[in-house]
Amino acid sequence: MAITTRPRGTNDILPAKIGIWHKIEDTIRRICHQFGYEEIRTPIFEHTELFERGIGEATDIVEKEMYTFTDRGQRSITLRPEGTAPVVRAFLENKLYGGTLPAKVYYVGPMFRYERPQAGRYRQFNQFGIEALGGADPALDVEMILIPIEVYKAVGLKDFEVQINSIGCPSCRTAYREALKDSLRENIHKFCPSCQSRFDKNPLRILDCKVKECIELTKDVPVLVDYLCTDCSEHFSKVKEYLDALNINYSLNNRLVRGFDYYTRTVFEIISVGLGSQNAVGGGGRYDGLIEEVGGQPHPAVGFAAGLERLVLALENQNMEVADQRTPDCYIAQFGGQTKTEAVKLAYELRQAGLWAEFDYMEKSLRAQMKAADKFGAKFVIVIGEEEIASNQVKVRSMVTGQEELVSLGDIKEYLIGHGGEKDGSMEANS
RNA sequence: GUGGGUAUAGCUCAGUUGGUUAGCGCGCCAGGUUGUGGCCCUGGAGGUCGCCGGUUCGAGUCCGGUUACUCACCCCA
Repeated sequence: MAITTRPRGTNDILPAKIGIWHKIEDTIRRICHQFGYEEIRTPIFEHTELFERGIGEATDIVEKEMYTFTDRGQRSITLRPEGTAPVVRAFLENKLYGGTLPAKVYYVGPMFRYERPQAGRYRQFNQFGIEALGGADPALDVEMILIPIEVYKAVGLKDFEVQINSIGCPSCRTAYREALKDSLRENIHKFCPSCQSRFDKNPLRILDCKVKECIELTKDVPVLVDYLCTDCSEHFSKVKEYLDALNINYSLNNRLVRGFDYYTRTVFEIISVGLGSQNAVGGGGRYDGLIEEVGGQPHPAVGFAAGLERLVLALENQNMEVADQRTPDCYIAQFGGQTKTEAVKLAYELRQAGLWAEFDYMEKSLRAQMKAADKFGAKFVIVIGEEEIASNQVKVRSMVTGQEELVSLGDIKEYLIGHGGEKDGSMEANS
């Protein structure tokens, strides 16, 4: 394997493309804070058993998609495939249940799943997630939908839609599962092969099948919502009531089921049209049983996660370019004798003042330095030659107007700031 | 894990029925201007034609394999 080739399913995010990531990350932090969610950072890897227990032994993730290895202490370690189980672990380990509940947290970071890459799916990908642990209020379910909507709107995502469903609690879901199987049993041989294997393993997923014939065959099948117990039904009604009161557009999708075992009651997905086959930019739901499953006292909780690569893809499909608009405040051109030393000194001085100053590292001719300054989009070029050093006056050329002025070396900082230089002052603050 | 498509310079691509020194455009570097950018002109650098094997006098071109990328399935963000 060529060492200059990155591992399959991974990506380099190059400087030319980093702008959109910064915009997304900044937006996430701002909006989460407005909703009172604070950042939590958990390890990139955890004990394998956390995911086996949390996500479910029979799920695809645990069966075939985890990056698992044995460390030098013979422990089985897994690169996190999702963010909820680690947050639940941190909630228990750090006894956050002893603080104010619900604990409202968000995270941004890489996840790992061993899958065949395709559009919008990678082996290392970034997720933004939010979790509210220790709260059963339907208003929390609604916040899980509100926050991503606000984030998507703020970064400029168009054409996305929210779908919601309730899959009930273990007791009402069990009743439904049996009713569903009863209605399918007679015709199960007509379904696609994967649906036939789902029949025993996870019959609810049959509702989610994309094969035309299967969709047709499940047209008149019982609907999960009709089987919800009183508590689950009331909870779902409240969620819808709040969404309606907030004028949030959503559609009820009674075929929406999600892949992890831990979901209960509310589940939802946010779909971006025009994303290709992997069109869910985000999804989540309530997981009232997970905290107990992982070994804590029972606490209801609800969460959401969004794939950032998919969000970037969707924004790119809208032809949104987020380039870094900043350009250097000046380019210092120099030639001959001691002028390079003067350029190095002046650049440092201007940079300490919070300005962006560039100069040549490649021993270019003056002409080539001018070309470089132009390519950078520098606002001014400062020309330092032997004459300028002798007279202590340098030429400052506006790259917009082409006008040149003589400015004494000591006044350049003020000149640039007075002519639109962007002081960010970060280095000044230290002195 | 299964199936389709693709692979030629930093980038986008062309390359005829197999034919001798593999090209265009953009980008990069230099010069035209020994102290001045954009436009223009001239020149230059840069290729194991993904990799391995086969057919052939001869393969970027045909065949087989392989790897990577890509799209889709399963599943998920």
